[in-house]
Amino acid sequence: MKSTIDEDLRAAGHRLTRTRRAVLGVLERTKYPLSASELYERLQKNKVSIDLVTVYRTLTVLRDLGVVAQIELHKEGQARFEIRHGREHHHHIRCQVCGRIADLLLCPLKKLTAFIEKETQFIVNEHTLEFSGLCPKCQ
Amino acid sequence: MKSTIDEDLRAAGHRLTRTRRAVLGVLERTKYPLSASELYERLQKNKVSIDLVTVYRTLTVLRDLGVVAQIELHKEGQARFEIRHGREHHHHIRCQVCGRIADLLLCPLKKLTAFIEKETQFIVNEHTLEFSGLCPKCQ
DNA sequence: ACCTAATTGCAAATCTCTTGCAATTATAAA
DNA sequence: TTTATAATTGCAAGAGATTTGCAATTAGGT
Repeated sequence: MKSTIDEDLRAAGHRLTRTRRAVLGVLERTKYPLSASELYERLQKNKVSIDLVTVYRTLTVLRDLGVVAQIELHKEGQARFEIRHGREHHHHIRCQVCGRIADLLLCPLKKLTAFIEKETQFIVNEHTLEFSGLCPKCQ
Repeated sequence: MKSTIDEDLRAAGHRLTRTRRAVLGVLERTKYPLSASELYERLQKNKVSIDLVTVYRTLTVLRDLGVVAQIELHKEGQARFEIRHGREHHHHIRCQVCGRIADLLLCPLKKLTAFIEKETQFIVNEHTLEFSGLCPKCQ
């Protein structure tokens, strides 16, 4: 997986540096999408000293290459990122009380996208579909 | 419609002031969701002098009452608001080039929501479903 | 080893949104 | 209509997320 990411980076004139490896490592070890500052905190806990700005820049590069997905959950006011490489396209649900995020390994939108393109004459490139509610513990 | 909004506000111990009427007026006249700063600009053009902070506070009150809906489009980094009163629940698509926003008068998620509740044991309270792509002019 | 371009850190700026506080205003009871 | 009370507003300041400028460092190819 990292080998493919390396190739993707190189193909775009970028490098897979120690820093980027560390960022990717944290993302790979986490089972839910992380915000830049959460990622930064985890790097610090791992004794990896990387500036928050570098985290942002790294995430931008990886996102533009399609290596990570940028996710915006409802009313969060910050972006989250997760590894996309090798994972099925999916969505999320977040608990409005404790903030727990769970994956939803589904996407009902293939047919709908075609319909929308016909109706609106837009070309649909992306969609966000995120749910929020109460997790079992918080109900 | 404004009469109902008035009732909703009063029922919650709030008032439908001149200021709030002006905010609602702009939202009613606009056919797509506005950000706080866009709303503020439009008020200024209408010679209505309302502080941006008041716009934010007004939108918060109206949103919490369910009078307006808060919408977050992909990679925008800001919230948008539109009147909900009397409108069907719906979604949006935004052009990645020119930013034009169109309504999508549909929602395919009723059945899916029930499915998600069964699968995850969450109670689903909200969802965001937004599309982005290229509008006819920008393709 | 050398050159060039990519990467990083640090400081500072920007943008969106929130909070504190005092002044103003609406509403309802007296 | 006067008064008391709570809601509303503006202004200044703060907080959080993200971006930009710039100089120093580093990786990779030649």
